[in-house]
Amino acid sequence: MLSAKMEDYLKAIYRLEREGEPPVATSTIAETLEVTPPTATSMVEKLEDRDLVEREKYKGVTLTPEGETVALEVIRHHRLLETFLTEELGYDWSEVHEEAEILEHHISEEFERRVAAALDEPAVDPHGDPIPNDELEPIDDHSASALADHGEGARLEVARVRDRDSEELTYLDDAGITPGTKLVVEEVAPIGMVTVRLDGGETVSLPDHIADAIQVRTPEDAVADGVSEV
Amino acid sequence: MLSAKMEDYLKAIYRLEREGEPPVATSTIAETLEVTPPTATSMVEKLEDRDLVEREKYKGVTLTPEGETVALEVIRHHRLLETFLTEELGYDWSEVHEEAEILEHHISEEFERRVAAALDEPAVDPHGDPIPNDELEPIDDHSASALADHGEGARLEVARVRDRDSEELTYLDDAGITPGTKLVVEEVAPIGMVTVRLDGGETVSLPDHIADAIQVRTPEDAVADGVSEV
DNA sequence: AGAGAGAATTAGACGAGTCTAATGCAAAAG
DNA sequence: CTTTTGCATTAGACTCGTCTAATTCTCTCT
Ligand SMILES: [Mn+2]
Ligand SMILES: [Mn+2]
Ligand SMILES: [Mn+2]
Ligand SMILES: [Mn+2]
Repeated sequence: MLSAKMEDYLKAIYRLEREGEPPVATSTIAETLEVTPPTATSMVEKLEDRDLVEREKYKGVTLTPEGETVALEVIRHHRLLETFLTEELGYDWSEVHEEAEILEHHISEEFERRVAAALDEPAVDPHGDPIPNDELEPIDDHSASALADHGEGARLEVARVRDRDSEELTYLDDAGITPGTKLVVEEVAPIGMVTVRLDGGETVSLPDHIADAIQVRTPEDAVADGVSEV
Repeated sequence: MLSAKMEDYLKAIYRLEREGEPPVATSTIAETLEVTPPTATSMVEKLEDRDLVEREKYKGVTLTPEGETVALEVIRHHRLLETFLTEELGYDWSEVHEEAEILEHHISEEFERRVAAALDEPAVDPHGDPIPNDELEPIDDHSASALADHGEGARLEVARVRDRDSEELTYLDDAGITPGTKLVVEEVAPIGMVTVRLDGGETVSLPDHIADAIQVRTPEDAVADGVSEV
């Protein structure tokens, strides 16, 4: 059996592998999980003993297929829970993350199945992130780009908004920026800010670190990917 | 912050206080939680340090008011979860206990409130056990008696069926014995078995240890207590 | 009152997960 | 090709929850 902690490490490594170039450095894991580097070292050693990661000393780690499956399992739990809390219990979009971060480690497979059924086997969570399927097949995280990477005039649709500070999420939600929102880049200011115009005509200005967290795709991509049911 | 383990100890002490005469002996706690006596000793010492139990060395422990409040809090979580899993996720009556036993320690107060609201602030769980209210006021556990304590001819209503082995629960459920079932004691056999006749006319025979787990009340009591909405 | 039985506690250990302080390695800079 | 610098790892410690073995207490029985 894996502990909740081990699951969190695996999930973090999964995410970090996709954000940068594998292998994932110990210090990066430590930072993500808010522990000291020696703590991360001793944890990745345990993970290695269980063949959940491959490790090159002084370099970093990569998930093995088994490790990736565990990560996908936890991510499936997390995203199903976020969806459930939002859709069935009326949680605000910004409140669900913390709750899911804990419960993901404690629900049974039975609970997972029943929640998935109750939600009609959803493909994406309320942030717009894809939910791994029952078989835990690899998911495509990459059919979207950061809002920050587009120039003035770009016509885009919000694919998802990354998990972060809940005040930020609430702010964006209130401003009308949620998965599915269509917008046009109005101005890319040289001071590290981008202004977008929403469908309804309102404009919203966002500092770069926020624009980085907003994943978008062009309407054509959306059609090609068949993810329009968001 | 209290650990899941501490919560389980407090819940166990709460239950044992009502089953026998306080103070609750260390060995009883150890048995209930399936740990060795020294483990229970060291845990109750910690609980004492935090003023959650009062302890007389070599005698046993009693919950302090704070300890009782924690126990009621955990019991509220447990019973709300059992109700929720049964009513909203379609769990079978016999499957919910294990899941609730874990989740009770990990849901937030927000989750508790929202589940209670979704269920319309239920007063009893699917076993027929009372759910402590939001204020965690003491609950009356004792307005029912064991089926085993009644003689032939007694006309009774099942108040609740105690948490136990899930095969037993399934068996009783299939036999038609659930909270609210009306029955008459048909025969009390000298070999440690009691036979009851249900409303529909079917008879069911039960060994004493099962008849002990079934709490009943006379129809008059039911009216007096106003608990008929089970 | 004294002895013995039975229960509770103390002693000492261990794994998990974490920390701080000390040390070691490797890649970049000279 | 050597030095520096910055991670990574090792060493050693601590808490939590648990165990086994040894000891001590309490209560009942003679
Ligand atoms: Mn988590
Ligand atoms: Mn699962
Ligand atoms: Mn529990
Ligand atoms: Mn609560």
